[in-house]
Amino acid sequence: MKTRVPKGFSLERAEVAQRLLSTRVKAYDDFEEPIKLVGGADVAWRGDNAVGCITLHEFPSLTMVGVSTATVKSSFPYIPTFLSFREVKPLMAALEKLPVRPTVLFVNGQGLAHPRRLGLASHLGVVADIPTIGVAQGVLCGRAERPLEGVGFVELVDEVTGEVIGYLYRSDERFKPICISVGHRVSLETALRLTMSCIRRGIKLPIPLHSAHVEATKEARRLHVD
DNA sequence: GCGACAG
DNA sequence: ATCTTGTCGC
Repeated sequence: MKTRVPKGFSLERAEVAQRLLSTRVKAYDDFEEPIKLVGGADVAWRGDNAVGCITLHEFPSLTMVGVSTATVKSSFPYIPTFLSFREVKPLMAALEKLPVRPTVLFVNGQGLAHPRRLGLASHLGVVADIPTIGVAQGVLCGRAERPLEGVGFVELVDEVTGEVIGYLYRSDERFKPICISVGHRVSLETALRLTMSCIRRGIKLPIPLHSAHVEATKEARRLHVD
């Protein structure tokens, strides 16, 4: 059975909610230093079941020291710009199972680089009140300040307001650039710097996200098919 | 109307 | 996202 928009749910009102929640995003550094623990958050699917996963890694070694997964029934379909309504629940559930929280959490998706400034990373960061950085494998909105050639980064600019909403970053010629943006309680510069320090040779995503994806997928495959 | 569109 | 093995290339 396909997951549909809940009865009585209005996308127009959801947009209003996104703009409202977005006003609570803190785009400046507000976390304990020095950073000793970072985390990765991702969701894998198995039919209508969502597996939220959070991994914990020592920083700066990035050694994985913990994993938490939580499986919940899908309650919302995938609709571009409304991804958080589908994935915040499983991630919150996985977060609540952790004995300790990471100082900063990388989230698979956009942060402020979203039409109404509330991508999954920002939504999760605000409701869980945890510092987050959004790292997506593609752009949802905005355009590169200038073409990104080879390795490096360029600013992602909102075509309407002209504001810098993130960075496109490529660590290896073979990869398509990743999109980095502020999630919550982290400045854009810190988001870029921290993401770069968690990148390892041959792997496109920062290690915490790479690991969270592997662990979430592993757990999802253990579930029975619907 | 047409194309784009995180996961 | 997910269904899926090998294969081409740096």
